[in-house]
Amino acid sequence: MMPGRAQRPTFVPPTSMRNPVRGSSKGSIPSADNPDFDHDRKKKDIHNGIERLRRNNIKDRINELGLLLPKEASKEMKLNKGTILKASCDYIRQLEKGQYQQQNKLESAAKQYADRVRELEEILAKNGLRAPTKVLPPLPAIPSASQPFRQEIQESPNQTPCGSLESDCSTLS
Amino acid sequence: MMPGRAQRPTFVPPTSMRNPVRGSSKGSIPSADNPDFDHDRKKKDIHNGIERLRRNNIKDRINELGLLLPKEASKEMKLNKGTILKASCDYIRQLEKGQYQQQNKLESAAKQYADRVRELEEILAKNGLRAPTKVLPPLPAIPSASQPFRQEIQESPNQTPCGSLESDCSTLS
DNA sequence: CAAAGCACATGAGGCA
DNA sequence: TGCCTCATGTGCTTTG
Repeated sequence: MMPGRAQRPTFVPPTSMRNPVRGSSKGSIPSADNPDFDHDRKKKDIHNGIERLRRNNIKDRINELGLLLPKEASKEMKLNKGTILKASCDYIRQLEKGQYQQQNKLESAAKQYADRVRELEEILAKNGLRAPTKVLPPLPAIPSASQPFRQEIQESPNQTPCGSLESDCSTLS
Repeated sequence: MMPGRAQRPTFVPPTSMRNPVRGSSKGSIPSADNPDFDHDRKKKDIHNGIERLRRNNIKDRINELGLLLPKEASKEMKLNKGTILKASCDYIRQLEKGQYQQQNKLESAAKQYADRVRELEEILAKNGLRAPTKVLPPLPAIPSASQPFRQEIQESPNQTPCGSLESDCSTLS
């Protein structure tokens, strides 16, 4: 399965480009020496190139998502755009849920341990004993899970995993 | 900004459907009573409908991702398909990173506190003292952050957030 | 061959 | 007006 293409299709210009202006409603008459026709054709080609860039970006992002998925999950399904996107939604939900609930669990556990430490230290102090002081990581420094975990989204500056993006548009302008 | 559409465009059949077979290289000759032409036309329509379903699914998934993003982050950018996908990649990376590193921090902190509790209890015991017993959450039960956090991905059985999916394909078959 | 996925060109439409 | 995003129809390719 996976009936799509395996790699970037390296832009083989389809029918309309070799045989321009197929009965379109707009555009000028395809005459041999018609400046309007050439102009429209160039404009369309530019538009097509930009549109292709846009599509490639979307495609690359989706593949990036697919790469980001848990490997076990991505092994056992056909990775097309649809399944990648669905799995990504599920994965984000799972990560968010896990983040909050596990962190809450850990946090309450740590708090109980901290309380226990203080309780024991009090008992020791009451009996005139002193335990060797020990530095413990301050508990409030632990990021609270009860607050929604946010942080500036790291900038991954327009990375384009597949390199043949501009080269595909080399026929542009 | 955001030059896209706001809602599902309710499928207004564009030029080619009202004016079928515009100088295509394939397909039969558009004659009045050509069974091949009708057959090809129906086949194409079916393909178009299915393709439309597929695209709607992809679109809905991307919008779902956009809904899943941290709201502050999604407020301050134009939500295109491209930006939604990019932000989703970043968000997943952020969630994963936060998950592991914060969980590791919490885990080591909890371990130190647990050690401290045992240390204090030992000192008490050596001096013939006993602290009131207190049940503490077992530390090994806390999921280890050093192991990659995995869990069966919850099934969100083919939910389609936007309802007008089949209705768009009502002209099918 | 049928089914499904994908990239493409193209026109519509919004926003600066 | 020009730029950008989008949805659509269509042909091509791969898988079963």
